[in-house]
Amino acid sequence: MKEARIIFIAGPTASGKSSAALRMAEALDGEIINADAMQVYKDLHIITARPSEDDEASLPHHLYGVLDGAEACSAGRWVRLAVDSIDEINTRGKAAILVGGTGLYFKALVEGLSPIPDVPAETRNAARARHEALGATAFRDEVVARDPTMARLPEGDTQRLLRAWEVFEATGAPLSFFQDMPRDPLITDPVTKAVILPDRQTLYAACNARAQAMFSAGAIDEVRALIARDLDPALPAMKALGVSEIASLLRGECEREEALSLLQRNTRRFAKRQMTWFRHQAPDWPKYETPTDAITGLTASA
RNA sequence: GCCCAGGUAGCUCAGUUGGUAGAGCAGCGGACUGAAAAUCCGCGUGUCGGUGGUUCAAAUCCGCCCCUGGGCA
Repeated sequence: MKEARIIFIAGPTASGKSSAALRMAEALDGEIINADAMQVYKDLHIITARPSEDDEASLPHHLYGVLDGAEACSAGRWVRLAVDSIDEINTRGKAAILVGGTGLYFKALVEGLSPIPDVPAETRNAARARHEALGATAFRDEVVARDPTMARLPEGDTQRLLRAWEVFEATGAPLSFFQDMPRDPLITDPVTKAVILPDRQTLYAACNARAQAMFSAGAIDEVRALIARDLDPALPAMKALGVSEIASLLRGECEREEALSLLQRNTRRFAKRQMTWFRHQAPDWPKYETPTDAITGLTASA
């Protein structure tokens, strides 16, 4: 009999998925892989609620804090790292337990990504400059002229419009051309999945408590150090929840209590977006209300 | 007990001379193909404290009752 070798545990922030992953890993003699877009940066530890040093030392943890904040991760980059980690772990005969809240990363792993060539950083910067120069409306017009499919994007959706522009610029072909091509899944082995979707009130209370705990645990110092690096504000690491809230506190624009309640609110909103994502974009994943239920379900099907 | 001031959305409040109500915050729903903790799109969610009355029509005017502040006793 073949044991389950790949397990996915997803869920919104503060749903208890990290501890569930740890327990699964202990039970199955497995190793943990991070599937969270922000926990990959070594500059962000407290603020992303990464597992404690003790937890990370108790058994192998992969892709936590592996990139410098000055680097930009992406779904494509993460997927490559994740596939390598899974192979390595499975080769050792261990179970790979992927845990995180970034739905897109899981999806990219399972369904694959369209075969789009890498876009050079200069082109990405050019896209931003072009957007700045033309203004939102004209920029969108330009994108739509090159790729009519992108007419579905509102002019406010800067991020996707930039992506469409830069891909055309770099390859000469519309983004939709690539997106219409078949995608190859990056993992073909069976996967046992679980999404933790807690009761809304419970989750929000956990979000509030977590933000509070971050403040007590030194989040302010962590953000101070990050800001001292004077990185490009457009970098992903600079967009982590807590960075802008604490930055404005450090600039003296608000009180500690205000910064905290802003972070709490933004964390709640984020959790809500994640719930929506998993509900609709991952309809076939088994859903559980608590980490304990998830463990029970995973154990039963694994 | 008496006198004021209030009871309108989850919260803080607006609501002109009567025409069954609207802002901010919070919240809710949705989208999602290499920045996804990103980037967007959409939505007022209401016994106007209760009950009688005046009126074609009451959150608005009148009576009584209840509740919450503050003051006087």
